[in-house]
Amino acid sequence: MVGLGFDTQAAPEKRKNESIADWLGRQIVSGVYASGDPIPKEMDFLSETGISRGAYREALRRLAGKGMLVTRTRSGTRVTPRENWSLLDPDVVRWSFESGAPPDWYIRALYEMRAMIEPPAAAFAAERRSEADLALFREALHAMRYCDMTEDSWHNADASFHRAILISSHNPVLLSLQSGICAAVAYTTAFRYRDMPNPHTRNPVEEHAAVFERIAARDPVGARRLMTELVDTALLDSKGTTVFDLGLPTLKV
Amino acid sequence: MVGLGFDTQAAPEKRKNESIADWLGRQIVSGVYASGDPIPKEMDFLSETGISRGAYREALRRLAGKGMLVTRTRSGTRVTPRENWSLLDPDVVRWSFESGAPPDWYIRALYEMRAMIEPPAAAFAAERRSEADLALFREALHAMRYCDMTEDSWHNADASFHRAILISSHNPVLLSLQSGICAAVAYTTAFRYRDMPNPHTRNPVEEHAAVFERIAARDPVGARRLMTELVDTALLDSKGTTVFDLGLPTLKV
DNA sequence: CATGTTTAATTTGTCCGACATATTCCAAGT
DNA sequence: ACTTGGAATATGTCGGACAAATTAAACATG
Repeated sequence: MVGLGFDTQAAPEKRKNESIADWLGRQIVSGVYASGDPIPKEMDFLSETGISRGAYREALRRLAGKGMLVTRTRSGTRVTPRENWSLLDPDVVRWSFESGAPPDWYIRALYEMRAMIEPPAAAFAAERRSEADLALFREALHAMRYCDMTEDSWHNADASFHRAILISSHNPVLLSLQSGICAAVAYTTAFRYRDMPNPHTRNPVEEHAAVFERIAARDPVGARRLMTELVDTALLDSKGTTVFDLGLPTLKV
Repeated sequence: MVGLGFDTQAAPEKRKNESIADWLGRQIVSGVYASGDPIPKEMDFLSETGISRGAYREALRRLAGKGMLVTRTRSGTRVTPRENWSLLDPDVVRWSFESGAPPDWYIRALYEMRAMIEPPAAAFAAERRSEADLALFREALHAMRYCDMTEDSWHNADASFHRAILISSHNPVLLSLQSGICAAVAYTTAFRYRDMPNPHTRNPVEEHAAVFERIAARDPVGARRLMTELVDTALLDSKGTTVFDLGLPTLKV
């Protein structure tokens, strides 16, 4: 037997069922277990790792809750096709980006989602934002202005700005996608600047500030237009680091 | 003790841990356990229902996988704020609509999501659809044309049409939102026509066919425009059955 | 009285062993 | 070829025990 590769000592602070779910989730998103494949049988996992059936089963339930696994008595537990997962689940996004370079199709799809969602979200934000919402923007913009793009704090501020857009839209479904989308924003930009620092890309804080200014002015049309430009710029910036063929779809309106 | 209200005989086909997760998920989305509330302790559930701790714990892990619960040793298991759930999760959508009338804010938010997502998805579909994709549309349109709107089959066909849009967009993230969005489409329209049949609403199959025609013609701009009209019409139709104040946000481009 | 420390109580976390249940596989039997 | 009936195998459920973590209470100390 080749061994499953689960390091039982990796995260001593977490509960075991959580660590196992984390490990197995990574294995699945990174393709070690493909769609339709059976994952380790409970007794096999027990004998390989010495961890009890119960802890392993609880881990499997966590992934079943995300729609990634189906279990059938006697035939075992299998990975479901990817369209059953929720690819914007914060854990799935994290697993995808923390297990090495995510595939291009995934980064591209995330950008397309941002291009679909963020401009109308900015329009809603312009109509519904409260004064408290505006404070979120100001704080994020301040941090973006006075941090360097090579620092983590800049990327956190960038994520906070985009989170502020979704929060200010006051759409609860959009809010529930917030953690996933912001994780996607954070990882895509961090991935871009960390692995391929391009001295020519400048701090886009002024473009962000322009969106904020239209939201503060309660101008949905302007906010939508500037947000569209912002996402398009991010897409263009990423051109050098990934093999997108960007000729295809434009979401310009 | 008032009793938890879990009927241990309700679904003999399903495994117990699944039935419990289903029941508790319903309780949570319907507000019996509000955000931050503790759910029944493991030993309490055991003494109330006679079901073992293990089965109950596995059910809790399913909901934890959806981000709806957090557990801490000694302080118990609590419901997380709604922005941590994924409100487009197929189970969450189902629970929301099967437990009586969902709140207006939820239906409204789902319509807004459709208005954001479906027009650009139709544009992508126009650029990327395959011949096999077109067959999905034709089948759905045929059923919509020859079924009555009072039948379930019509609503299934309607959902299939919208599913075809998302499939044809060939964006994997969008595809992963498919089950949730289509469930939302199905339930919002079914909810509308079943609970408030309006003799004046006619079969919108021709509007659907017009979108299909633009997708088949590889015309992203036209597909987007007609899809926008389609979603706006659905929103308008629902005006009478819910208390939306539709004056607010428009997503017209 | 305020405050930090030790002790106890409570709830979830893990483990084990046993048996139940569902499904698949296979071997007879017709 | 088809059915039927068991054997094998994997997951599902159960009960009980103990571990670990966190909170709450009791206590000591300044």
